[in-house]
Amino acid sequence: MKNQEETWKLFEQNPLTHSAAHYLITIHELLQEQGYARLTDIAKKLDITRGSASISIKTLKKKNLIIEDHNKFLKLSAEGKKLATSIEKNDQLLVAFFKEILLVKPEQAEIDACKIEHLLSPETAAKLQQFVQLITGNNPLAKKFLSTVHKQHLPAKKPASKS
Amino acid sequence: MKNQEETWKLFEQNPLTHSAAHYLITIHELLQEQGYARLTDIAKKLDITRGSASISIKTLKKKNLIIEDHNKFLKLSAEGKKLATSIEKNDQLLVAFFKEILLVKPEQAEIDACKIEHLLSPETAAKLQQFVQLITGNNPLAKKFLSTVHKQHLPAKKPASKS
DNA sequence: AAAATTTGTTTGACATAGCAAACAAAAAAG
DNA sequence: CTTTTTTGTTTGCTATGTCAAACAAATTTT
Repeated sequence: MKNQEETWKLFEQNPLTHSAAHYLITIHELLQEQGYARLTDIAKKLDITRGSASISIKTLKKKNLIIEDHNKFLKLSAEGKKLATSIEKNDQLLVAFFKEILLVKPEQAEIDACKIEHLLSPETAAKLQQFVQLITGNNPLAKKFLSTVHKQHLPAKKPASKS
Repeated sequence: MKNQEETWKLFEQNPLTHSAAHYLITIHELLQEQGYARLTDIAKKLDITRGSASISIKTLKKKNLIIEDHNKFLKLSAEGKKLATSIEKNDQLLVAFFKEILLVKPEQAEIDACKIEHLLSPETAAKLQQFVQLITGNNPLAKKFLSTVHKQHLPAKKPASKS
């Protein structure tokens, strides 16, 4: 009884909000894609106004997740990079699980993964990773089992009974 | 490219926020436990002030998810009930998956499930459900596979080599 | 060099979601 | 039938996260 009624508040204690997570990921991607990330690039990629970006980035700088250059170029702190990387990994992991194992439609798999990626605890992420690796690996038992899963997942059309 | 940069905004379009979801679930539980749900009962269960509850419940009434009695007793609308039920199911499903299949520690499994439960799409939830049912069911192949999973998941202690 | 554009900040607004504190009305206790 | 307690609302505050619009500074075009 205590459990459910206390657990729910931990949502707010998450290390990052969905919004903050995407600022970090976007900077990470921009740095890889073009070597630098300015406020305007981020705003464009996230499809928000520069004003919104300015304010959000200010707080992420205060929290030491983003660092600003002498020329207003933005980088991730060690902590920021760690968080961005782990969320990106979670996203890939979830997409793989949803698409390849559950056979969720690609579009939907990505939407769900995106909503959840920043909320997975390290423990759960690690264990899901092991699970996905095993079930999609070369283990013959895993292969057989996965094919059974996929057979039952695709039964939509029953072959027109005995009409 | 377009994909990631547009998907992230769908978080806000989710049918319910985490907070709203827990108001609905709490009312649902109170109705089952004691047959009625007053604002104070909800505030107590969620461990928030009556003032906060009053304001949040007002907006949930406007959204037609909560209905108020002539005596200020609260009920769920059809829509509210549907949402509460589906989130509760998602929670149980996720807890089962995390605990029984991934062997995540119970405490953590519940925290993760609680953060995610309102974000799973119906498609993904349905497919996860089928998957969990199959893998924890009586199918011998599933049993064998699950035991393989659990063997690799518990390798922490290697039996003190040949000391 | 002047004009135009781009970049980043600030301001005022709105929505969600919480708090504390003051208050009114209803219910329970004396 | 008063007094006390409980219940629910309102008010003023905080914080996040978005917008539009106005603006200053820097960069680019012409």
